[in-house]
Amino acid sequence: MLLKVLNGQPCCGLAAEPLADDRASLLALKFKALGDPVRLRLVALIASTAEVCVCDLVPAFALSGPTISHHLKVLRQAGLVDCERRGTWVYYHVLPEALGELKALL
Amino acid sequence: MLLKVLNGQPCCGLAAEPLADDRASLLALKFKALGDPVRLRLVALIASTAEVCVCDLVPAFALSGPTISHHLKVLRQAGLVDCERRGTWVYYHVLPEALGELKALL
DNA sequence: CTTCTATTTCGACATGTGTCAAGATAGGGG
DNA sequence: CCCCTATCTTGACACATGTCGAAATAGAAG
Repeated sequence: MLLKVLNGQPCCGLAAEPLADDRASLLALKFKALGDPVRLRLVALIASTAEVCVCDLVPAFALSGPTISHHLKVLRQAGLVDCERRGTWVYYHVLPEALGELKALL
Repeated sequence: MLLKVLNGQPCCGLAAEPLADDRASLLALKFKALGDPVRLRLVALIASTAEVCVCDLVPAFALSGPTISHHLKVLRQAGLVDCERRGTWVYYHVLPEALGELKALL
């Protein structure tokens, strides 16, 4: 039984490490955050510019403000995005290191 | 408002495309499949060798056979892995194109 | 201070998800 | 044909999740 990574065909970063339980949970949290169409589109919108105001995100969906706020919170808690308040408005930006961590596994 | 991809700093593939609704749903399905610690470890195990027998996967977890079978089904339906029956045993392997599709977005 | 807007939190509800035990299915070997 | 093992399916249950409206909070500006 030969490791794929030794075959010259490492199919992905996941193939390399045995992936301990606690690390798997942390990573799964991030993948799960991306595992919703609304949140995926949110990340795409946020990533497409340096930062995006929530007031620009809400009208991009046929969903209530609280629902968008909830999804943004999930993304924040997963460590994929962060936000900054400036006056009345809140601006979101992606955390590229977090996306890079996932990318390294695929 | 300048696109990040034009800044010389494309943070990820997601930043490039507007990501339509139906495509987002398909992609989210795959991310969601990875969004569980057990399934993430399953993929890691399956990816680490050319193929893995279910009978080798089950004892790697403190979970019942049906539960592992359920998770494998989720991964199959997401298009991340596929399986082949040979006699009594069923062997799983990853579908690298599917992982690559996700990788391209991050 | 009061009021207005932007954003989040709370409470409620329907639906989805992870898990197991029990039963069904598939194939190999007496 | 019958049994044995491997795997999957079914049914049930507790728990998590996505959604909304209503209410709370944060600032800005009268």
